Amino acid sequence: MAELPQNVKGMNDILPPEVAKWQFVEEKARQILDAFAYRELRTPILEYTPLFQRTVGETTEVVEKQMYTFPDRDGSSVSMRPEGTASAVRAYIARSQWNREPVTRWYYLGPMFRHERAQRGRLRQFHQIGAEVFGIPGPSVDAEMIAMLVALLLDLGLAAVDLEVAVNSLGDPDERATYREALRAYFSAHADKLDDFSRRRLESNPLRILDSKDPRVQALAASAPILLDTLGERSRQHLAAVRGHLADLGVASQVDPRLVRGLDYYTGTTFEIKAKVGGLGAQNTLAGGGRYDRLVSSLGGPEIPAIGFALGVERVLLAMSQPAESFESGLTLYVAVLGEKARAFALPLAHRLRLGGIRTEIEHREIGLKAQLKRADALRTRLALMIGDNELAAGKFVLRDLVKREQSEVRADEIEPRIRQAMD
RNA sequence: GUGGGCGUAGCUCAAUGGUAGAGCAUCGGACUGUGGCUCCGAGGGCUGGGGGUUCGAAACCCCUCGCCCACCCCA
Repeated sequence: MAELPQNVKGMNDILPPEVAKWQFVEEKARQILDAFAYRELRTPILEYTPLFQRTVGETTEVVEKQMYTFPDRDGSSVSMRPEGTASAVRAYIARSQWNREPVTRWYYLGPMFRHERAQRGRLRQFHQIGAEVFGIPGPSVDAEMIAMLVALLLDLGLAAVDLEVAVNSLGDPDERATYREALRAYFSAHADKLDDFSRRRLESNPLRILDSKDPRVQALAASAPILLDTLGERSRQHLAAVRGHLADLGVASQVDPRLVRGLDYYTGTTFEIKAKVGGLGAQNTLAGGGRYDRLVSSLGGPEIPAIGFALGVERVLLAMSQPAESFESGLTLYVAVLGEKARAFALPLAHRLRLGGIRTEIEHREIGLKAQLKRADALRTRLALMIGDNELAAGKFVLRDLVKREQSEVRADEIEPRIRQAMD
């Protein structure tokens, strides 16, 4: 066993029954994103490391300890993308996209990589469906995006009562800086009650102390200064407007003042959608996102506001109660073959049917008819066409409906129309 | 990075120191060319790997590899 090849830890194969469920999710996502006027963007999985350092943030957990970073053959440092927004913004700037259209809506879908300890709902290669909107500053697009996410999750079969929509505002960079100092002052005064983790965060990222699960720190955080209180009128109105629009769209939201996203580029609105269903384990955040109004300019582009989200595909899959098998459809036709002469006749016949779009399996092995029909059952096939010496001699073939348990004899030229008839 | 749990047939799991088993799945037969049910049968295991204790280890001890769960982090 030990010498068998193994897959890299936290990176899994996804096999056929499960893949059908993936395809269902991807298809629904594409449908709804398409309906909301998004277009697909595809970017490389590898980027130069500084891109992530400058966007996600030098001091964030993701960049500090979780990236797959290695030297390229020319010595430059490259990293496997830990998230999708950085690449989208890079592409946006590289193409001067703002000169092509005033508003850009992009979505992407694919694998992301973070070197974390794997657990339920958290893998080292995981998959996100994400979207970005560039060029709209107003709160209505924030609400639109959140409502779209909720619609997608409902479309996938999740129940509204199981979803929690949390929103918050991080304010503009100035407000955030002011708040950061207020927090630092507050927690510094109570430094003796902080755990080691939080104490280190004092300097680098005091906002993250609010997220601590340490009971003493939580108690402390409960009476810490609240970001919303230090926000200016503009930010507060923006958040209120987002919630108002959400209500208009039929989405109930809660303000979570401690919703501090772990990526540095966020400004203003942040949001998170959690699912309260079994099967998810401790990682119950299905999607998260927010505004990053300063990111485009900080990477050398013009001042373009933007907002985005990412949805964790694996987590959505876990939250969906339907088994993977239920997303797989059976075959239409199984061609049972008895003998080499029959096979020589059946092969081109099956070929034609397949090219005509009829999902067909043909038996290539020398096995009995009984075994072939069992195989047809296992493949959840609708019809079986039986071809043996008798049929060849008579020029008539047995077409059996495996669901109705009825069969009839058909001439060669009747086969395809009869199959199409049965498919309706 | 820290802590805990678990590795026995393809899958889910029994066997607590004394001959490695069951269910499901697979294959075959009953039914020599007609499926899902039933009955009968078969194949399949260096019990993750290595070392130790013992007359004897799947079990006890050590090491190692792997998986899982949680902390943390986040999708």
